[in-house]
Amino acid sequence: MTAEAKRRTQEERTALSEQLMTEAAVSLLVERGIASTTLAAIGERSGYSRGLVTHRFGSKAGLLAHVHDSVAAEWVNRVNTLVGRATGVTALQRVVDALYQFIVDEPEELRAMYLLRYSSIDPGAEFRANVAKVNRAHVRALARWIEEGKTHGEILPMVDARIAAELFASVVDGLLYRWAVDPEIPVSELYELIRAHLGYALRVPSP
Amino acid sequence: MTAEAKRRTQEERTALSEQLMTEAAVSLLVERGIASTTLAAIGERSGYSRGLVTHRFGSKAGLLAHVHDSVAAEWVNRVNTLVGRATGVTALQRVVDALYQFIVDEPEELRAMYLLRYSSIDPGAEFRANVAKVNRAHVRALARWIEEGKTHGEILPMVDARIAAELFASVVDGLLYRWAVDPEIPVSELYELIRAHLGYALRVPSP
DNA sequence: AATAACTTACTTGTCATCAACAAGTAAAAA
DNA sequence: TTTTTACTTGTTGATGACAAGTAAGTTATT
Repeated sequence: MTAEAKRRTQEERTALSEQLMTEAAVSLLVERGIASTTLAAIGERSGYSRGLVTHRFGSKAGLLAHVHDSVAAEWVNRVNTLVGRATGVTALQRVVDALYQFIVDEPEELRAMYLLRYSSIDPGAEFRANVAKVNRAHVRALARWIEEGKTHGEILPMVDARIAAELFASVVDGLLYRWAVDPEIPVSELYELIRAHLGYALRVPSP
Repeated sequence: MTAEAKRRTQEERTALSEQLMTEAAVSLLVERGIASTTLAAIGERSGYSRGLVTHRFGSKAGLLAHVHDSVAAEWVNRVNTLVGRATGVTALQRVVDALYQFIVDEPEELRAMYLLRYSSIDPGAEFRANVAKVNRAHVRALARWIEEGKTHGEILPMVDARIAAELFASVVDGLLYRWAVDPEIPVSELYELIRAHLGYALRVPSP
């Protein structure tokens, strides 16, 4: 730290530097990608030395895991807030809405998270476990909402909640992959289509 | 090359070494991932020196692009063979079948290709253009099959071929992502579900 | 047909970059 | 004052890139 070195407690200092480094990492990841983002650049962009990132997070993988988990936590928050106490098809549609809103509000963070999510299929990615954990939690939540829809009689009884949840998660992940490769794809139309299909595919036909 | 240096033309030599290096790259990518796969390891596993890969492909990115394009070409072949002259829902279902067969027949190649496909969203990935090109070609082919289904009266007229094709491609990519992260997911059930949904979602209801 | 001249396939030497880690300094807490 | 913590600086090994070299294959000349 240079210049205006305000008087801070150690706790405040670590929290601040951690946040600044995470933000710097997100912007660098989006600008340059994972391989070209150096620890030195992150440290320096956030106003510290080239060595602090390693010191704090242990390794590049440690930092990437932290970045992933931070954004994933925000994503979970957004979903939970928007879904609230809804269940069944409504809950799933709200998930779609939350995602769309996330794309609009924080494209950088979302892009950084998906950069990490997708690169986590690399056997050498040490933060693989973090991603897999988040994925499992998502599917569990989705399956629960579907089960609730079944008990309320809204969703067809023959629907296998686990399989349907897995497919829904796949659609979302696939769509975000294609958005990440080509941001010009008609995202809003695709989300509309998914919302509509959720109704047709899962709901008990009204008499 | 050592030992049994058979008498070969230069053309044969380059073709052979290129193939051996590509195969070595696929196996190393699947074993260790992109970052941990060194050019030296590829050269040596294929029986050459540490320097040949760079010499032949120019750079690591050049090699990765070549590997991607090789597997992508095989994928396109498989799809075209299986789809044949089919159109509409049948064609799309055959695509699903081709993919499932690819997973069963050549999981390593498919995994390597998807490793590269997904890591291509990284802004630093120089083979991004290769992946984007293949993606666009896929969507074009899918949209064409859907359009043909519409003209034959099999597929609902209100279906937007471009959007539906994009969504179908997303589903496939998303599913493969989840398979890559967790090979234990119920792939065959999911493919069945997709096959079935293609019928419900696109086809004109029979009278 | 033989050999010389050239071109191409492949190898080895070297450098710059970067992640990792060790050792140091300064600021805060005890 | 002593100890702990936040952060910086020095150094090393690994690796991608490239330059320079060697040997094998091809073409031209006689």
